[in-house]
Amino acid sequence: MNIATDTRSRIVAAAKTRFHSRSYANVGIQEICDNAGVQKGSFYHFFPSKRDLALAVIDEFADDWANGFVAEAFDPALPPMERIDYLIDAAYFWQKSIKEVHGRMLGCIFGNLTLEVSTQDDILRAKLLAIFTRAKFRFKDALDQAVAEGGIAPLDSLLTAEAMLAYLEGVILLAKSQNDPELLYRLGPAIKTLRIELPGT
Amino acid sequence: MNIATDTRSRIVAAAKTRFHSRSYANVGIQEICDNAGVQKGSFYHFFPSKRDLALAVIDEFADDWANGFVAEAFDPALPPMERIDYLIDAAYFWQKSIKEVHGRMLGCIFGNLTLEVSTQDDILRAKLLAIFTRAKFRFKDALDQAVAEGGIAPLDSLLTAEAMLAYLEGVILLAKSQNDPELLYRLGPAIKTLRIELPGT
DNA sequence: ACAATAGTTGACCGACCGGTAAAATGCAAG
DNA sequence: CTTGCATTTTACCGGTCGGTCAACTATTGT
Repeated sequence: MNIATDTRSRIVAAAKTRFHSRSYANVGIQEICDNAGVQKGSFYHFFPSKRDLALAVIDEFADDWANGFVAEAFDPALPPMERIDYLIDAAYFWQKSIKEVHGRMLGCIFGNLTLEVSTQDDILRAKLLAIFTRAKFRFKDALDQAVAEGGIAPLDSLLTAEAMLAYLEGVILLAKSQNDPELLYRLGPAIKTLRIELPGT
Repeated sequence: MNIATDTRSRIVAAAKTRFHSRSYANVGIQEICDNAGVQKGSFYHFFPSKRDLALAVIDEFADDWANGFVAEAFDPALPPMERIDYLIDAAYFWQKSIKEVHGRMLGCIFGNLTLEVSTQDDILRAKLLAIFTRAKFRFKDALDQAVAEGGIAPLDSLLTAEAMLAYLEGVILLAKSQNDPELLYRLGPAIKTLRIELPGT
């Protein structure tokens, strides 16, 4: 691996944990550089601005999810509605392990950033929206397949998928306000009770 | 009204709109003072720290809600499940009017602050948690009454109330990521489909 | 009338903010 | 061995951050 690439990835790695555990505005570039063992001038060799770092951080988190929990949860081999259960479980165990290590429930980085920056930076907002849109279609695919297999009654799968994603984000938000991942365990399974009917019905 | 009280309330008023439309960390005390027509030294006569200003802002927003939309929505004269519809409607129209005036969906100040500060400031987190807890019990009361009247089947009203609150916050979060209050209109009504059964059943 | 108190002013603090510029390196191709 | 580019280092920029302080002015109770 290239040395340059390594420096860049150390910067992103340091930024990931800090943006996740605190916030975007509260973490300075100097602090990130110190932790990554990198000089500030070097930082600006790889990133034109702090926002570009945030974009890279979002990308890496999205990749982590897509190749980790989400890939396992939305495994086509699983019965479709079980995938949703699996995802809730994954979110629960992830937040729980973070709290065990870090002492705090950090919540969802995408949700955190959305509420912090989306009124101030349309580029970051667009990036986060794209992440949510992709997640929404994961839910939709599962719902469509469940309907096709007769596991659940027909419904507006796209809107219901969006509702489920919203519910997940909301539960994580509330859990963060309580600093208690157990709320995910208690409230999570109810995600499957959400239903939005088809327009015609 | 006292002059001093007026200065204080001008500070809080300026802070309210700014914290809501941007974020806590991104709004400086100097800016708030400039907008309120107050000297910084005067600010620190009324507030020991920025955090104490945030506490006052949260209190005022909570009062606004409690005496405005929420009071109307959770009117005991209304059929219980209609109160929940009413609250969703109120949230929708509120966000919509903010966007019309401000050009942006600002979302829920409590949710915004929760995700931004709750890992960094336990006092603010506790304050926000208290707001959410109060809101939760509004939902619970409506659900309990609906069950008592036979409008809905028995359920775990406290957990379902929490799920509903989470859903509302999640929908607002997603709507903010899209800068589009209409999402509240499309997803909001599904809040009544959420159900968490009683432990025994 | 006077003292005490509440409120206001404006200058100031060290620390940090995101970002820049230029010189110094490491390194690889010709 | 040299040229050229990528990377790194170091010092620096103006501006802002939250917060402090002492002096000053109103207001209020006695």
